[in-house]
Amino acid sequence: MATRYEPASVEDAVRARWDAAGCFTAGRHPDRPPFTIMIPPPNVTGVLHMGHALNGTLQDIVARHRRMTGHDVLWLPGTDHAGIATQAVVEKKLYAEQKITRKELGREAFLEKVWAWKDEHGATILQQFRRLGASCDFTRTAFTLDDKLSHAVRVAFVRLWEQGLIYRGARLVNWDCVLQTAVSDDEIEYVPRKTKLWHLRYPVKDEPGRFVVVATTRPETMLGDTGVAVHPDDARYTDLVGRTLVLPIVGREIPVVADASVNAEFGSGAVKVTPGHDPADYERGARHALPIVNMLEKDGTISANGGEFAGMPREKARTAIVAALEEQGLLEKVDDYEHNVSVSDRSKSPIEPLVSEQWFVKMQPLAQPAIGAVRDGSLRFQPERWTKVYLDWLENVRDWCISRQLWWGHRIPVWYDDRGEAVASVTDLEIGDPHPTTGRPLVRQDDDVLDTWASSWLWPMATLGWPDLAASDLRRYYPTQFLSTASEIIYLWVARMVMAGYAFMDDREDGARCPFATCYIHATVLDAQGQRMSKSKGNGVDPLDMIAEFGADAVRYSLVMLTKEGQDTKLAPEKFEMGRNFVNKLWNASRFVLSKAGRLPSFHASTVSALEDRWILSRLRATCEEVHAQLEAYRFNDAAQTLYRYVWNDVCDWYVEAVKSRLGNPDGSGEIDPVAAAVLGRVLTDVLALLHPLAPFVTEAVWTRVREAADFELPELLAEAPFPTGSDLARDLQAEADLDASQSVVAAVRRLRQQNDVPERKPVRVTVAAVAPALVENLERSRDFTVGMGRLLSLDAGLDPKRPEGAAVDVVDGLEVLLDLDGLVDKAAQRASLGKSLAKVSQQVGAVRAKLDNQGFVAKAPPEVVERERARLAELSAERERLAGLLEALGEG
RNA sequence: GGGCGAUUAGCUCAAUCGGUAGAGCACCUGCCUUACACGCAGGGGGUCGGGGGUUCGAGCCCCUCAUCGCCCA
Repeated sequence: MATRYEPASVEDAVRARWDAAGCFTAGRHPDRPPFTIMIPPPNVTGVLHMGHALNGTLQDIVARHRRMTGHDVLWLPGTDHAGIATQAVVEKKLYAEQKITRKELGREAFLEKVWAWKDEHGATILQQFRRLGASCDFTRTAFTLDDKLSHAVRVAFVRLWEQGLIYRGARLVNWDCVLQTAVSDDEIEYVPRKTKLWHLRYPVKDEPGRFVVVATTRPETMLGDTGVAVHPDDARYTDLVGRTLVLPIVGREIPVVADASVNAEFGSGAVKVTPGHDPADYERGARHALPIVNMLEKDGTISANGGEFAGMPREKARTAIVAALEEQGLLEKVDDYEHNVSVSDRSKSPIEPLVSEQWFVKMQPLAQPAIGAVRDGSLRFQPERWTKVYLDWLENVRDWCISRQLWWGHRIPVWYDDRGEAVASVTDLEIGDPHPTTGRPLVRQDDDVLDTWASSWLWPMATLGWPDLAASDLRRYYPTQFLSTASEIIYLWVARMVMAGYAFMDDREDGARCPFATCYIHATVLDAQGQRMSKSKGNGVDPLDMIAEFGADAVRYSLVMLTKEGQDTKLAPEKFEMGRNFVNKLWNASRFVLSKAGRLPSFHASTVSALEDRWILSRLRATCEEVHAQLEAYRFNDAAQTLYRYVWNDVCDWYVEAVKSRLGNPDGSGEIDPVAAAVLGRVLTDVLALLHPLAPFVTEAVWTRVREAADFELPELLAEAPFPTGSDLARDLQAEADLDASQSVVAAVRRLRQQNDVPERKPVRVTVAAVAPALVENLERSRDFTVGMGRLLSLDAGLDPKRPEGAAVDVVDGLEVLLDLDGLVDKAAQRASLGKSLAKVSQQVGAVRAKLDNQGFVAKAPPEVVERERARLAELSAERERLAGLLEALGEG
């Protein structure tokens, strides 16, 4: 075995063995209870980022832990087709390589190109999940455009259609003028831009020379203004409310209305109202019955409503309009201004709110059961506070615009007859066939496709076979147990999946409709400056680079160690050293056991007698219980901390060191204590299994070697081994207390050695005076351990032992530890150290005494707390007296 | 404007039921010791953001202020 763990040389081989064994395929153990996790399907064009890496790690920990605790685990992977993103990628590529646009190519030929791209590149991100170690059931990999899932989308659409929950109408939507489609709110970024704030003068009708000044960042939209709004309490405009203004250039007469949504502090306090091109104005317009004037074409040029500016691109129109206004003396002033401009995620062009014909789903009726799900406990968020975000969205839910003017996606299954009468159908209808209700010939299918969420909201059902309610996977694996995702996805996806569960799983009882029991919201991974990682900022830390540099286990362990539940986490590449160092520590501890213990005998609790053995096994029992409980409660960070401490501090720092003397001589000669070897074997196998969900590769690799060295049976693959319970081991509190006392002495001896320049390996005579008889007993029982770990020549422990002259001394934890130096004490160091201890102990004595002098405390605190404080006071007082005495004996020096 | 979160060692973060404030990194000292220098042993470092309150007792609960971040309109 190499002196350093080399992840690159083992990860591929380990993964190949898992694949060959097929151990992540669900359904191999029909007798076991199922446990299901649905991966949040990443965008098929995506590449793994740190958020995926964290989320994938957490899901994998749960999947592996549940598999090891005897569940039939299904972790179902897949991707979504990401309509706009994928189409944009292929369009761009097509143009770059062949200078062809999608429209020139035509719908069918273009879609063939997209499928070809998908077949070539679509598996990338799932491959990257595999590198992370994700134990997904890849035999069930799903894609939202698969036939099965496409069928589900149609069935769901037609179901909602028949229930009257789908309608078509003109609404204000986010419009991408470059890609020429409606986009959803989550496809928009807000980027701060330096721009201008133009102050425009709108003349008051019949009052020459009087103007209302409105401030705007988008002066060109004045072409679509149909009103001006002021705050009802704004005294400056009271007399103008209800009056009429004349819109410059256009000449339209528009009213001044009073609306409480206006911020009187902003600009002049009056705002232009453009209901056709601004969401807030759309609402204001609706409140005051203002007409909507559409001044933009879908390609971003000015429409016929823009008069002389018609046909101009929007940027050009802005300049021209400002110039025209200035010429007419209607430009009051121009300020520099910085604000957030909404920009399309994909095309990077400014979003234009635009009124257009779109398909919508009525959300209100669907939201009600989803609200009920958290109320009746069917759905639980972790951390719990996200419940509120979920409920707030559902309670104020707006209708969902499900149409997109794209080609890549589920084409809306609606056909029209020659009079425009629509019909929805699960199966394709033929052009020319009669409309099922009107009997008139069908002339076309709707051109639009559905929003990608309209398929991913069915993900937990459709991937398992819905709408076939009898599908075996659906019956066995639905509802799922655990969903882990990012907070910004709660309303985009989580809430919609819950709605879909209640809307479509109609043969289930209410409690079995909710698609998952726990929705875990993982931390947001930020960069070292606390900013969100994003491609546009270029501040991302690439998980694949990190895996290449530190290993997948190190990346996983570090992420979990750094990510406290519910808290965002700042990340820099060097943070992964923590995980790497820990994995390396485990590797080397394993290497030590395998090279020094020889064959690993089978472990029998009855043969154990040495204190360190009893202690490490007792700690193992406690660790098994803690880690299991922590993982079941999805407290990943706690589990990682518990194991880190057990492995590094207990096993490596103390147990392995203590047991070395029982494993023969450094040169390989001498007898190996079979009990020590058996205990090491037992501790190592359990540690590997406990760590396996967190660090699957290194543990699997070491497991193979342990299995070869073991004289007892182990499962061939750790991934299929049971999770350790330690149930055959006893907590041994006396062993733990004895060892605890011993560690205090050893630590004091080491400190005194350094203080007095005594070499680490030089045997020394030590005397310990304990303040209580129980401590003396602890020390007697742990004598061998203390002598070995402290490298003592002799140990004399008692309540009042004979103290050697001129010894170095330290007082700690109720123990006075004396190192016999034949008078060669560094008196200055001694005085400084004792003085410091005395100050600290005196302060503690004061604090505890004050507590006990407080009658309220003695009367009201629980008796055991009072008793503990009394005992502590006694011990601290004794320590203080000893320190004072020792300092006095040292003299002034 | 509304909601949520954060503020603890130089840095990044823990602290379960309100009961003795911890870890990793960094720093200082000494070490190639039966696996590990990605290591070992030891050490220094804290007004728990400010103020007020509840309580026998507050890093933790309540109020308030400040600063930073996120989400929603």
